[in-house]
Amino acid sequence: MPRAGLDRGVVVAAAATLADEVGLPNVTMSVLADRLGVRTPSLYKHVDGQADLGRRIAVLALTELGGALRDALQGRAGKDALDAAARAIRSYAVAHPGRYAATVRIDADEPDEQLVAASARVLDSLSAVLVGYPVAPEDRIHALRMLRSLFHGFAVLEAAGGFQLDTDLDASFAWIVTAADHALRGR
Amino acid sequence: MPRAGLDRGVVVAAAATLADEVGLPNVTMSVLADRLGVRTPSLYKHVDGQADLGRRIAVLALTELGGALRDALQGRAGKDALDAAARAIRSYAVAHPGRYAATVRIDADEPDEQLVAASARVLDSLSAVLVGYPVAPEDRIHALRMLRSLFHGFAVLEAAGGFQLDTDLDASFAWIVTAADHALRGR
DNA sequence: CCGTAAAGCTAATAGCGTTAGCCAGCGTCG
DNA sequence: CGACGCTGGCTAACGCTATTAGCTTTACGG
Repeated sequence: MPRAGLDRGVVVAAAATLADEVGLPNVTMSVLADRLGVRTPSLYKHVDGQADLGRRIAVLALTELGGALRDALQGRAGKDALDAAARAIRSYAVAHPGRYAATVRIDADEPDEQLVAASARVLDSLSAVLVGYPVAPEDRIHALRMLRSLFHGFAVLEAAGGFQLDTDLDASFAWIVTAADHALRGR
Repeated sequence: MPRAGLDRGVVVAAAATLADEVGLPNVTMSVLADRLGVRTPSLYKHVDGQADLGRRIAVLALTELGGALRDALQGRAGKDALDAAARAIRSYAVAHPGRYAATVRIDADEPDEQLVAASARVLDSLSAVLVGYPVAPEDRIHALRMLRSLFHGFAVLEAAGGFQLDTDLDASFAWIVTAADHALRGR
């Protein structure tokens, strides 16, 4: 039997795309193994169980999201930057619901080096949006948390189908970003 | 063997408090049965499987949250109402993390009469907060979605331990509510 | 006081994650 | 060029989950 040529990276990537297709909770070791043309226990040669796999998907997602944010923010400032960041987050969550869902279940047990690094980069990018706004230094942490809550909440609700009318969602999102812009500017 | 005197309501309530104690994903049929002094299969006489149980926990949570919101908003308007609503949601999510988590995984398949009714009442209460603000009628849906996203996102992030410093969380929350007040007022 | 519907039980099935231990392919180094 | 060893695959097995089928016994209504 020829080797399948697996690799930790390949396994995690396959799990991530599988999660995007069928939903994170449905990413079972069996179907992942099937997808990779291998028997279930073989996965344990590359990944340390299901929890480890989920954590690695989250790291992958945060890394990708951080890159997307960095790209989106190139040369932008103020409302332009806010808008770009908001769109980047939302489209990532829509395009990769499984990966995005993996970032939610982190549970601050065992900080995990890579994971905090990846999320720090996301936070740095998001924090860069604030430089164009008149927020006092001691308030930046609050403003950052507001943006996180707002965008994350919208993404979670949209992914869960929590909004009744799917129509107007784009309009709502644009309105919300504008409102956030006003909140950050006028005080 | 004497009857345990179970009941659909009792089972769901026990599952909800169990979820608050050990986390929703750890609410297994076995431990729930143990908690109720009964064998696992007996639960199926009162509840239609795990998915049904989760849905009923969500209905319970939304009903309780709706009541808390209604109470909190009695006789309040404007920023006062906004503040009360925000606090009500946050403290419910903190006090009942398992119940609150159940409301997240709804997935808009099979709308389910009771569930839409319960969430409609929550939305109505939240919508009542907006009457004190100068938002155009066609913008109310956007403003409502903003508040939902903001509060829900904060609750999810707080529950997941997503914020680094637990200290200052109260300050951040107050700051965010004030910012939302400004966003809704000044345009 | 008896019969019946419901609420408990035991037994059994299928699927999950995970571990142990075996075997074969492949690279490395004598 | 050949043997050795690492590593990635395998099968077999265990314990846990949810769920269904079918039996028994409780409690209540006529």
